[in-house]
Amino acid sequence: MFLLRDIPTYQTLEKLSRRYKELDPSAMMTGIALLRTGSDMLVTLEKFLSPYGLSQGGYLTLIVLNRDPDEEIVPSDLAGRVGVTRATMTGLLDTLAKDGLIERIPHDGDRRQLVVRLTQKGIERLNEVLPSIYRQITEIMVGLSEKEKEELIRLLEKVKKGISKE
Amino acid sequence: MFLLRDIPTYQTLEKLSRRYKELDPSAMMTGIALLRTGSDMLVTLEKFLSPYGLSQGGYLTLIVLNRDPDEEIVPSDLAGRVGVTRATMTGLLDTLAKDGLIERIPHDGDRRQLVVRLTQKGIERLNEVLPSIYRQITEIMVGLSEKEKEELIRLLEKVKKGISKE
DNA sequence: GACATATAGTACGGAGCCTGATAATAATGT
DNA sequence: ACATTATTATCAGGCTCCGTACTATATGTC
Repeated sequence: MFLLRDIPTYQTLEKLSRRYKELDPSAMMTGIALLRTGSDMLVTLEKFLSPYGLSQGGYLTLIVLNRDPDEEIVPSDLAGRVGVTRATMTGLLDTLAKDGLIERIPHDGDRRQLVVRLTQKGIERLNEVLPSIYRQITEIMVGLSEKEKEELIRLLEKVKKGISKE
Repeated sequence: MFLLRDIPTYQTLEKLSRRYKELDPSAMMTGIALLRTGSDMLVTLEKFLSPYGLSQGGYLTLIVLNRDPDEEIVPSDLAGRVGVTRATMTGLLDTLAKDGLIERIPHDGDRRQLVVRLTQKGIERLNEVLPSIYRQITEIMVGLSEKEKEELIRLLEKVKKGISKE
């Protein structure tokens, strides 16, 4: 969950905006639509992951490892790319290693570090899961023309600019 | 976190799409942009909530209660509107009650149910927090014209249609 | 070399949310 | 009237993630 299931109508927002001068109804409506759509999309995608019994973080970790199999990736690096803390990455790697999907091997040169590598089993797991995820995303976007997809990305970039400005 | 921090480039996606036929690069790119933007927005907004020490679910609960203060709202109702299970709502209400932001009063007519009400302190808390949230959302969307906001909502609706079709 | 400082991975405890089970109460069927 | 079924709130236990604190190792400075 990252937004109300029961979202307000434009009328409700307008009424509220009289009470809170800071509330811009059209900005609010847009923000809510964005969060709601993202949330719904995520929930749908997660349904395709859960049967295999790994968390979102676990899969994201595998996906990053899969991007360039020859690159030597260490846990802190992985944490940064996935977007979790190092402590969390330790836990994720514990789970993945327990399931035999990755392995930790010593780093030569820096004995504090480890190198994380996908196992054959990890690669196979990804090959089982990714196609259905990709198919699902394709399906979700099927109603939008190429032009509309571009336009959507452009508008989202504008929103993002407003966020990072902070 | 609900998406990689380190998102792939279009080139990477195109390369991947040769390995996975199910992957449509432009659909994927759009989906990633949507999730990434939503995630960033949420993280930013949460920064404004944390100083007061309540969770997202806690605030969403207060916000729903604030929508129509005269309506009698029971926990299971609240759970549905916020988008959590009833069990989770029990926990949220525990926390909120402990902080004195809401109160549970017996329901007359059905002794299984409770009526949840914002306390004065709960109302004050919302009045402290909401303006900065609203201001932040306004700020985020400031780069988009009214027309662009409408277009963004329209495109998000299209995406949503693709999701619910599932 | 000796020392301070920074960095890597990890252990531990806590928060938030979930699923599944439970007891109390209400609604329904016969 | 009474048994069955449904619904309410709650509890117990589990999972994922975070923040903090710790140990081992590396790096910089005198």
